[in-house]
Amino acid sequence: MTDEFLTIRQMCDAFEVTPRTLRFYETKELLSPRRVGQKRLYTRRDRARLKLILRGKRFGFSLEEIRQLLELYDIGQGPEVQLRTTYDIARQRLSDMERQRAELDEAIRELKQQLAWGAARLDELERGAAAAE
Amino acid sequence: MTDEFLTIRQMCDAFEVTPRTLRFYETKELLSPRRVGQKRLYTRRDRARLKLILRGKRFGFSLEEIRQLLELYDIGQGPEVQLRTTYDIARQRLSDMERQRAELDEAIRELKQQLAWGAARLDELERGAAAAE
DNA sequence: GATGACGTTTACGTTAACGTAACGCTGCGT
DNA sequence: ACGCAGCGTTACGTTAACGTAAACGTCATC
Repeated sequence: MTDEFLTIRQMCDAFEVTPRTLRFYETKELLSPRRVGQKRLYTRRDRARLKLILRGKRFGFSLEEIRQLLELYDIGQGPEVQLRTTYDIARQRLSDMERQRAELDEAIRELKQQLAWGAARLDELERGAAAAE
Repeated sequence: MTDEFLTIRQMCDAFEVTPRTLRFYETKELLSPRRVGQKRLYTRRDRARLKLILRGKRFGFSLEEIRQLLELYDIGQGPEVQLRTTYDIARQRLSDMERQRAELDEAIRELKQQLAWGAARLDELERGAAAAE
């Protein structure tokens, strides 16, 4: 159960990513699965990291930012200034996201107005057509 | 006042874009300024289009989508099925944006939780340090 | 022992929206 | 006449995150 090691395919199925993606992350030093012969074997640690990676992506972090954060998580075993740094980066990211959200909201509002206008015109056309019959 | 024609530089200053951008839009058939000799001259129509283009970008439309919409605006002088099409595309876009916003909200919530956790740990560290003195 | 299924590496391709560089023409102020 | 500013075209560079293809090794099976 929850096998100690997963093959690349099992990882892919579990996290809905492609093998290419996992190998790519490896070249970016985001993952470093054990090697048995040529095969990659992903440990519990790799799974935890991948989970963090994917969450980071949802947060809008770049892979490079994620790499730095993971590095901090590792090195910062002994909770030191690293945690503070990670924390600050994350707060920065949060404010970026909130700004993004505000812009998106604004765009949505504008677009809705446009749509209302369009709907009114379409409505007029329908009435016109109905009246013409 | 509001000169009939604008040079490329005036356009750039007015809309905060670079010359490269305007020429790029031209190759993408989003704009088609008059030519006097070699120089480009932008008319009121071009300005209106650029305004729509930039708004479209804020909405998250791709340039290609914007091109199609502009085409519809043009051809659809006589309000026909075109308006309906434009309307539908825009509604589709709106739903995309709302989905996007939902995801962003979710990510923000998660990140905030993480931050709360981080803040708690930092707090612990401070207390520990204070107690140790 | 041939056929697949799955794994590996290496390397080039992709997409969007421009940036940047190279090179040429042209008008204008001195 | 000189030099520079500003416009023009053409074409290659950029960034991110993989996709895709080539070319090969290795089991397991038919």
